[in-house]
Amino acid sequence: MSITHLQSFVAVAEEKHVGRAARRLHLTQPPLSRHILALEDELGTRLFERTRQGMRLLPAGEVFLHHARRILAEVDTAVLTVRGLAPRESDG
Amino acid sequence: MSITHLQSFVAVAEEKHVGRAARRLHLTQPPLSRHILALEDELGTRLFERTRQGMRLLPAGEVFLHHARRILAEVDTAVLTVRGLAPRESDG
DNA sequence: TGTCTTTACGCTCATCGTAAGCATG
DNA sequence: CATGCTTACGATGAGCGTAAAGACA
Repeated sequence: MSITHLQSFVAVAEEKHVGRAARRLHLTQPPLSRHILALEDELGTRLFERTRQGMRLLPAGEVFLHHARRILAEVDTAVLTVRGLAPRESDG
Repeated sequence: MSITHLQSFVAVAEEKHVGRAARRLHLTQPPLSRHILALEDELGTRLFERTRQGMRLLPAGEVFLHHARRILAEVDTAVLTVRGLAPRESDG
């Protein structure tokens, strides 16, 4: 599992469509699809239902979405916080 | 930034020593050292002070340690939670 | 010289993108 | 056919480990 996988998952969950999510992430469909499959494999359960129009979250996916968003938000916070403490290069 | 980097950072912070942390992570020193350097580079600030005995956390590192532990804990929780919802293979 | 961390470097494995395959209406 | 996800496959890039190189007392 990687942060990239989580970002991919959230994008697909929001777009409900691998192709659109891929464009949003500046990626092509296949790697993004593989991210989702790898995640499902690692978690031991399906996160999406594959429909005619695209991808719809299953209950396990909904649960995981909350966690994923929270993790990504904390990663953001961590980076911004520490960057806020960083001495700028121009300060020496 | 990756989850692996966070795990490496926490291990080094706890062991205060790249060599020991590397053994704990079943890794050799160089890649682990590179993880820390990459993290410092990405965050734009030093996280450790290099001392004669090893590595000591700087203030920015202490702050980041809290965040890192929290993120890793949430990742764990996310995985366990969703795995708990997973239909087991033996259940069909 | 001894103890650590870091850099160099070759190799392996992971991951990307193009192209082809599969499923559905 | 049209649309959308997945698998195949060659090529690039990230990451490991061994070995060598700083840094410091």
